[in-house]
Amino acid sequence: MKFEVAAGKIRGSGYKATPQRLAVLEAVAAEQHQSLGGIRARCPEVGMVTVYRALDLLSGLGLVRRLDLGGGPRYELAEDHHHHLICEGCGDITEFEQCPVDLQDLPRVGGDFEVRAHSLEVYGTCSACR
Amino acid sequence: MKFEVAAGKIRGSGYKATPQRLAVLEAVAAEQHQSLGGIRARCPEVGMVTVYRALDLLSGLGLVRRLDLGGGPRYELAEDHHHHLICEGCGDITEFEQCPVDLQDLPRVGGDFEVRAHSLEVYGTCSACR
DNA sequence: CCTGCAAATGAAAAAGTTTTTCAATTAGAG
DNA sequence: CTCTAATTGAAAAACTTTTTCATTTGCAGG
Repeated sequence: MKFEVAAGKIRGSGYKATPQRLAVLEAVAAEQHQSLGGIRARCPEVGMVTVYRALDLLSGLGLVRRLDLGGGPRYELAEDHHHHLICEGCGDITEFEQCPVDLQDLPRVGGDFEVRAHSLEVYGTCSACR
Repeated sequence: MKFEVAAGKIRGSGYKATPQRLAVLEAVAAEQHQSLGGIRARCPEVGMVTVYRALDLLSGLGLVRRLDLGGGPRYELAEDHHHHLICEGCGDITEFEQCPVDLQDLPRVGGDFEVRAHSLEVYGTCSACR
């Protein structure tokens, strides 16, 4: 997604597309599973308070997704749909695109629960750690 | 799992099965998706530092699993295998036992990555919130 | 292109969480 | 029962996140 599109979404929802917000979005996009530290490093000019608020807003708008993979929060662009393979030895995180989840047959799904998204994390040990 | 079995596992791994550790384990077992606050409430006699250390140990031994469902860490007994349906409206978390994940065909699985566990969270809206 | 103002920002402080330190206590092997 | 290494708890330190409030700014409307 181009930043102009994102800026449009922000404005379209009644918020201001400030340089700080766009800088945070860019920082999230710059690296997979971006950490707060990584964002801070790429936006030294944006105050930490604003980073927190921007991430809240961008998550609320569905532009950014917050990940909880252990070891503090991480963020990624919401447009990416993929899952995570997490090595418990070295902490390395890799992604895979192929989605091995089939929600069709779940009891409440299609019934009283409307699914918007899902996240899957697979934990184990990579070859280097074995 | 009975607590004697858990105590045995702790001792068998070279740690001491202290009353504090068993109290924390019991507190985790007492409620689904137990929070730190919930543990604290059920173990007022155990210092918070010890709670943190006990949870680290129990997770390391595979007796307890840490969940990151947003809104702070949660803990559950590792023996339960189930997934979570999270309503983004009211924050309500329900579980389902049926596992809609099939890891067989994943690229690295069976190859260089050895799977130990996985976790799946499904986000959406419950009927009450719609 | 200006103007005005509600929304947004940043610095500081407050609140909350997790880790470290260290002296005192204790589980459990022998 | 004794002894010792492991564990605990209180206090303090370190870190993270939220709140507050005065100042600044994006942008809608003229």
